[in-house]
Amino acid sequence: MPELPEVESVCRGMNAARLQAPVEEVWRSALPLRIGKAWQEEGLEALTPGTDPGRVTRRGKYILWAFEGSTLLIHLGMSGRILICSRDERLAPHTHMCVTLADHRDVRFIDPRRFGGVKFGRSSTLWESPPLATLGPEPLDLTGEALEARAGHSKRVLRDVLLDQRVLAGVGNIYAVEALFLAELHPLLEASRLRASAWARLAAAIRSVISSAIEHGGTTFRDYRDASGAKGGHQHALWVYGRAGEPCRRCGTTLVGFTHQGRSGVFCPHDQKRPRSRRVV
DNA sequence: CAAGAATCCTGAATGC
DNA sequence: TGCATTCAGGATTCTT
Repeated sequence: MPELPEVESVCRGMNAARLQAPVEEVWRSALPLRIGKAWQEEGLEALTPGTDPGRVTRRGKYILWAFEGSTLLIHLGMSGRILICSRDERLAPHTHMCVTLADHRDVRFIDPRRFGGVKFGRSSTLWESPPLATLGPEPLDLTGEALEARAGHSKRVLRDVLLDQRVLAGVGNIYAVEALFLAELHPLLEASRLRASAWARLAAAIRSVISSAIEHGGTTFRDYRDASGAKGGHQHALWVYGRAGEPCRRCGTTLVGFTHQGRSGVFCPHDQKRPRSRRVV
């Protein structure tokens, strides 16, 4: 489940691989990818041989690979992965895109569940339309004020608000659940009940958990691997995610699992109480 | 407009 | 052991 720290690790790996040789060939499987079905301004065939690749950057969970005024946008979805290998390497099952460079290396997009997607378009217009245009702020420089401005009136529960990419870009279920634990806020608390101090605490917790996970190279729960095939290390640093029924690392209380909106979550009933008062400080 | 529900996938984990 | 069932979840589209 690649979220921001995993996507960041993939981007760093792609840049470290020094992908500088011009494009020789681009291939795309015929199978549909889920994300970006509506993105059809310019097909991948517009990425023509001879084009020079540029740097790889990131916005939220989207990978942006620059090519002379155009950008290849990649979303890893649930099970997506980038593989850099020799062009002679056999195509792994579920390979959906392959960019062959003149130095005989391939950059491949592999995605068994096909929840990810790729799109190629002019860099100038890419930012003006969804999904990039509607993304919320980046978590690393998030403030409590920004969070409150975007979600302070919402009747949704905190966990769901943090998953909304328009509120905040790049956070998924793992880091939403972890950040709420660090901020000592109940995941099923209604967002509109929080006061400014609680929003500030939550923003700080998000910055903290995201930067820590980046330092660990992301979290590998099941599928995730970086561009060199390595697992992340943050799964060993998780406080609550995936630990329902186990003791809280801070207080020893048995952690409680829940399902809301079809998404699982975990919290500590001692450290993340549901307050009785109307406003949560 | 906001919020919830349904949708799409396959591999891993679980159940019998 | 083997087969069938359940689960996991991001973004988009549809419905209320």
